[in-house]
Amino acid sequence: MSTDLSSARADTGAPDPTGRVPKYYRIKQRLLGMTEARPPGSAMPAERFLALEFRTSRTTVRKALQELVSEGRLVRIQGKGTFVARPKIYRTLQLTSYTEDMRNQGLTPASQVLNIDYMAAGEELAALLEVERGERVLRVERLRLAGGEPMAIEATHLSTRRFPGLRRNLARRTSLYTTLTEVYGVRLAEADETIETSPATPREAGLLHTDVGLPMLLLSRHSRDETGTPVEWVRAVYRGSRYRFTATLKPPAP
Amino acid sequence: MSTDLSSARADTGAPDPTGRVPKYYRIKQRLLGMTEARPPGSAMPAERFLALEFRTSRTTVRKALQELVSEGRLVRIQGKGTFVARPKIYRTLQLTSYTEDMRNQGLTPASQVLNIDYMAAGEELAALLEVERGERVLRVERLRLAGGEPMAIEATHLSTRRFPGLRRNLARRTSLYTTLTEVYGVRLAEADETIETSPATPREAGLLHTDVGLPMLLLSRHSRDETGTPVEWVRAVYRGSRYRFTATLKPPAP
DNA sequence: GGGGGAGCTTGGCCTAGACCTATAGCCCTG
DNA sequence: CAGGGCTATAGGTCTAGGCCAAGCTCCCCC
Repeated sequence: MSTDLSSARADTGAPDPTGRVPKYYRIKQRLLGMTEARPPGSAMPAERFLALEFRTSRTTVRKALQELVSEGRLVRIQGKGTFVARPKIYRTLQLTSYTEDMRNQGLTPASQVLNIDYMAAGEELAALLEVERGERVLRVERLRLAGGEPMAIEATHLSTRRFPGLRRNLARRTSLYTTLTEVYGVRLAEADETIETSPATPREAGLLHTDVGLPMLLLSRHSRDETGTPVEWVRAVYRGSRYRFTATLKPPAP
Repeated sequence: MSTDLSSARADTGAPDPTGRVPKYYRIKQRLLGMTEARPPGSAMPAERFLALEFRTSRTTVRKALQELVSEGRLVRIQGKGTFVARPKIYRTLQLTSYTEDMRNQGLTPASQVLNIDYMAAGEELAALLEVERGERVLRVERLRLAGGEPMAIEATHLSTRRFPGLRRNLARRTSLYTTLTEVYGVRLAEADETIETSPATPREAGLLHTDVGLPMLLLSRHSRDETGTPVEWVRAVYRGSRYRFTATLKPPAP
């Protein structure tokens, strides 16, 4: 896993323009060496022990550990200890359905509905879905899992006027997209996606079994059908330490 | 700026599954309110003052500020203070050049060459560029700026066999891509891009005027020409707090 | 009048330690 | 022998305060 490509970014701490390398960062490098020397799942020494070993405070050790956790190299479990993470599962994602995508990666996908409710469209959402401001919008919030592990929280917003009875129809079916196709005859043709990074909120951290403040990947998707009419607006939060997005691009049409 | 879309993720701290909301997080929410009430560029109160105001320790205030910095809502400058940040820049995920892309945003782009050197291709890089393992590869490392502000570090790798004399040719020209087209007759036709997040190393933090450990967006691009022959492999590190990537996607051809 | 430094303020880094909760194992008790 | 609680130990959160480095201001001295 640690090859010339990933190590292209390696930083020994030496050739830093400012000349300053925080102590916690040097400790991080030493801890990184320890993680690479141990098999996944094995326990790291306790924080208090490491603080003694490195002749530093526990706070500093924790800051170093924190960064390794955010990179997906370590997992911390309160009351048990800190463990070397399994090699990154992080996998590709394209404009296919989540289920399909995970299957292609050889992972067992699962979804769990967190909420299905109605909300009034605010100005932006109304514009995106081409409904009136204040109109009722169906909001489906789902937890996405891969191999039993929670991976993402996804909130899909759809016009209730365009898809009457969708909530009822969803109860009988598994997939949202097959429901849209089979019941309403709608097929997705294109989507604008935006990706950015943002720290986990307490709610997200709880649902995704991560720590508050760890970097997440935020994806929003605005999908349209063949006629260009908007179908859905999705906001999804993916665990940044376990995901990677890929896309194949063509040059803009001249 | 704070509309129904961004607040879709808002977290009052109440409906958290675990029931626990750290104190620093509640402080973060209050600080967030303060940032929204001020115009970009305006100063926030000093950390020591905020600690008194919120009846907490400076450490806790700093943790809250830290998260707002990583979200790109605040900017901290040592010796000066903490300021409300300008909103994020969009970077289109297309086969457009950086220069072009920034111009479309109304920003003044600039580039600064950090290094031009040769390296031996490792196994992965050799496979990507379709050269022999150990063959010489040109590596051009550039700092990308927008409006005078450093935005990204970009390392482009190209086969020296395929582009003989490229290093010399580059010295006389501004753009890498125009050089490829005009001198070697190569035009980019498609690219695979992947995006992930990872904390800034001290070197990156120094070059990008950011803090060590803040989440960056890591982009790698593998571009090919019309014949499908690989042209370049790029590894770029963008300031996560200032960037957002967008792409328009089509479903896979049936 | 201009240059340089003293001293203030700001954020950056680190320490030492208190108190909490989650976990696991052990021992005592019914 | 099963169940329940005690306790040691793990990470999670927070406090109080020290010292450093970078800007800024102002004042003194040349």
